[in-house]
Amino acid sequence: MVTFYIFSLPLQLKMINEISETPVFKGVNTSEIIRLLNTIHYQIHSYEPEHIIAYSGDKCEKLYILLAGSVRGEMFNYTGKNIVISEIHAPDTFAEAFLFADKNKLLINIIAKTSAKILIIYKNDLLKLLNNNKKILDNYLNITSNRFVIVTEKIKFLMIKSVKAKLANYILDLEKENEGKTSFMLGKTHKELAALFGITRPVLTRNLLQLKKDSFLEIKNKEIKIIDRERLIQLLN
Amino acid sequence: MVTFYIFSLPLQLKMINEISETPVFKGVNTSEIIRLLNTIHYQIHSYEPEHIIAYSGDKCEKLYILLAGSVRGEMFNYTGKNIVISEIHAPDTFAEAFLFADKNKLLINIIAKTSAKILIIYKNDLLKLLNNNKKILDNYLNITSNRFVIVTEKIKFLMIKSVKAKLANYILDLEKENEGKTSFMLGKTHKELAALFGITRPVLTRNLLQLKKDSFLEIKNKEIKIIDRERLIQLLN
DNA sequence: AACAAAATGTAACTTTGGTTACATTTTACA
DNA sequence: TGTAAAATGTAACCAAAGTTACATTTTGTT
Repeated sequence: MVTFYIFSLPLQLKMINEISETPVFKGVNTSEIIRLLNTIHYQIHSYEPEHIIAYSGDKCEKLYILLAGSVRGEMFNYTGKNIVISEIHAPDTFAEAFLFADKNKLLINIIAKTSAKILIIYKNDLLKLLNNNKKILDNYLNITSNRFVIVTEKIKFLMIKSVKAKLANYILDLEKENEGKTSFMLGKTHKELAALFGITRPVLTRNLLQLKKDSFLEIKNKEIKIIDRERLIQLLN
Repeated sequence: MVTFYIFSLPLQLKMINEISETPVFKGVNTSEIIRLLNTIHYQIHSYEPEHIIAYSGDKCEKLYILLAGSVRGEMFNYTGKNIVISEIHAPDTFAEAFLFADKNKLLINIIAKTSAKILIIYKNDLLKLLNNNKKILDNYLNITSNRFVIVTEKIKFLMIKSVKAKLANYILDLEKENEGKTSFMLGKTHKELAALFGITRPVLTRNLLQLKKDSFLEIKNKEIKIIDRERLIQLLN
């Protein structure tokens, strides 16, 4: 891990541009960003791929703003298998959701996927920013609300019990993403899909092929075509 | 539904006291609350038990602050069975998490459990409060973060697959709540537990009795005693 | 084009949960 | 305290997912 501590030093132009692209600072003009950053403490860290940036259980007291690269969050379930909860690419933030919670322990491990450059702002300094700039406050509320929506959608997905219903849900989502097209690519291998659903690969294959046999879908290699959307939707009931 | 629209009218003392107890306004002194409320628009609504306060799918553009009574949020899974996601008692807030999201559609139905009195503040007026009072901003960030923690814990729970592991998790949590005591009450009927776990009642009973038969627990009516904590914890692996 | 590696198809068997139905016990309260 | 309602215990059978193992097909690479 390479660490730069930069307190009130003149910032390189490139970095300022990166910062102004982040969801926290977007819409704030460059000179105002520089002025604000000079009123607070912050750090910029660089991480190598696969290095752990923060551990599940760590006290969560800093906002991480990903300036370059990407990270992933992993939550471990009780069977020891890890499920990727989220993948975050610059410019974006992470670990923001727990920052002001009473139980502010991180519940996931955060790991650098690629080389990653991260701007770190401590809770109290972030509070200063939120109090002093309306746009940053608006941005921050937007970020945390959006994160909440994602987590709630994950709950909705976890509440789908049968594998066929999960597949139906997944494929109908795929169709939405490819609207207009009559067929589209599955996008993931059976193995990846099984991991996403938290099931075993043969079970995934078995159920996918049953949907084909029962004329819900046509499948040709990775290409999927919905034949009977009505019945596919009924699977969700 | 009875609706009072109160704009800049003198507020009754009782109501001000209720408001100052809420997580949004706690720690702000009464005169400041009155001053702040005079700068924004708000409504106070009353609901009868079982009335639906907001529907899943509604656009979420108001903060609801529960001054009296209690409400519940219900998320419907695809099998049509509803699972109670949360129950909220005054003084507390709800529907705050989606307020500033891009996809700001409510994902749950919100229903009055008892008679409920609710202070409603529109998004833009809330923004004014957050910009103008540091304590309210701090409170609000704390509320949304805490909500996020609860939802993340729900995900952890949903990721537990087998009924025995869910029971183990539940009972170990119970033990933590009753620390020191060698035995404690189950607290819920099998029916309620089954609903909480999203399974059928006979399956809950079957698994609970298997834990007893296999000497994990002793059960006498609703009283539970852990005999083999080690193996109970292993069930989570 | 040949080959190895990865992905996919498949089957047999086990385990777990769902369903239904009914007996027994406990609880609430008239 | 007696009674009905609710809760709990239980069994038989069904459906779905897990496990393991192996065959076949596709893909990526030289």
